[in-house]
Amino acid sequence: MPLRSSTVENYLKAIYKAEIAQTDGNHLVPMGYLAASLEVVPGTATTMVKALAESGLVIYEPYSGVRLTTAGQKLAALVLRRHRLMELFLVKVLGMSWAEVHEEAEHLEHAASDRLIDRIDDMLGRPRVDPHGDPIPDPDGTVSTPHYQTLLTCPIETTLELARVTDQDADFLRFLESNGLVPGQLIRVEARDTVADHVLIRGKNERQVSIGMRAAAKLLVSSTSHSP
Amino acid sequence: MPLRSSTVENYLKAIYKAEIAQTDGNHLVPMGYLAASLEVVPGTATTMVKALAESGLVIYEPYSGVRLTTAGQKLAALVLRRHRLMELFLVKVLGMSWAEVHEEAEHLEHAASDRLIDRIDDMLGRPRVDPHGDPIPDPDGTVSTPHYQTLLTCPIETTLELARVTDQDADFLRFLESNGLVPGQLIRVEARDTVADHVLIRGKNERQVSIGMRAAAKLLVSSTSHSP
DNA sequence: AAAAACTTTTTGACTAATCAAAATATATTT
DNA sequence: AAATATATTTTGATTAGTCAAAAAGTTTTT
Repeated sequence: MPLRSSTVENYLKAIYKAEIAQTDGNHLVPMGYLAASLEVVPGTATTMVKALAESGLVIYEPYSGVRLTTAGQKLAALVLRRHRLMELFLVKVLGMSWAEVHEEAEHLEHAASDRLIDRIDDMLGRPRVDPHGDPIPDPDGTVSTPHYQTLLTCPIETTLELARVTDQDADFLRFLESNGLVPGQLIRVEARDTVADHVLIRGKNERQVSIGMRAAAKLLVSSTSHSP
Repeated sequence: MPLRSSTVENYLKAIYKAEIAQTDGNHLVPMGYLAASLEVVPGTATTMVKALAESGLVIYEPYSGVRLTTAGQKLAALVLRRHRLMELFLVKVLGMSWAEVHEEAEHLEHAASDRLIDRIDDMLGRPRVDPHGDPIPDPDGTVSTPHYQTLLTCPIETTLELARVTDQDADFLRFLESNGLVPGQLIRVEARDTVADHVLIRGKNERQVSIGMRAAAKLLVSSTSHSP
């Protein structure tokens, strides 16, 4: 019932992310998926989602799933805005590591006022992406999400810019960082072998890095011509 | 029962502050006082304090009041540390106003990790006081609270340094700021009249400010010789 | 199309934190 | 020392959020 609690914000955020992660056309998030991503039992998610539906933040279809209303989308985007601006701020201004800011922002996103967030936005020069390349929503909830290719789908032997990393796991991020695989870097896929579950990357520092396909799917690239 | 919730932190903080504000020797905080400062009904405070006593954070004497144990004191001091470093950070680094940071820090103090707080501490050069002149506890919970005089008890016609303001009300702080009455400034009490409830202050910018005794009691001063 | 497997919902119970109001203590008057 | 006033504690109820496990619905397999 309380329209702005950490819990409500986390549910909206989880539904928002799930909707985007949805590959298929049907954009209803199943309860089981939502419950798993919030680490609660399915029954809890059902109860909560019904309350969110009462408040007009989501549309709930029993036995099918849930999706955000326009109001819910806006709220979710604003939570992501707070989260991502906070992450970038922690990295840029406080010099914290790429890998550790997600956890910190996970808490701060619920405590920071809009006034503080706007000031941070100002100080950072109205950035469009956070340290992981995730887009930062506008104050009105608008987000522009360019559709990048992953290292699984991009052309081979072509120099591309690493644009975004869609996994916040600290150990994974530290691994990437230690291999120069951070957003903005130019990279090239030299080989890809589905059977061997293997992608070979050449960074612009000429270092070779070999990763699995699961990991490769989390690295998004854009053609370098976009930002000369 | 949860040893680190916002609620527990706020109770400990309130008891801590009440103990310090205590003028008389008996340092037991009455339930009514605690309940009022936390804006809950007395029964709620009683229930909560009994739970805190179970956890060993306070000593509860029925019908008399409550006081912190050593463990409770340390936790309370660490909350104040987070609060005050955050306030100073918001003012110094984000350029927020003296008047608005208290409310913001009231939320952030529960969300910021020790790692973040230490980094802020570092960045600010291990400051000893916050923007209101309140002392910042050490990471181990130690606080050195110099005992200042107030504008009610300080010598008249003597130039002194405004050291601390013990009221966080935004309007009050804005009033002080607009009259140059911020910590660090040199001021002089030119007249004090108990009957008229009136204190006349001369700031170093030669501006005269007249305030009531209630307000004067919130302004703490130190002799200028201490910081030449 | 029945059986089995899986997912979702419901039900009942629990914890943290709170309030309203009755009951009880303590303090202050008279 | 009673009577009155004030402060504190207790009791019963409420809200937010959660879990465990039973019940019901949906899908998949056979």
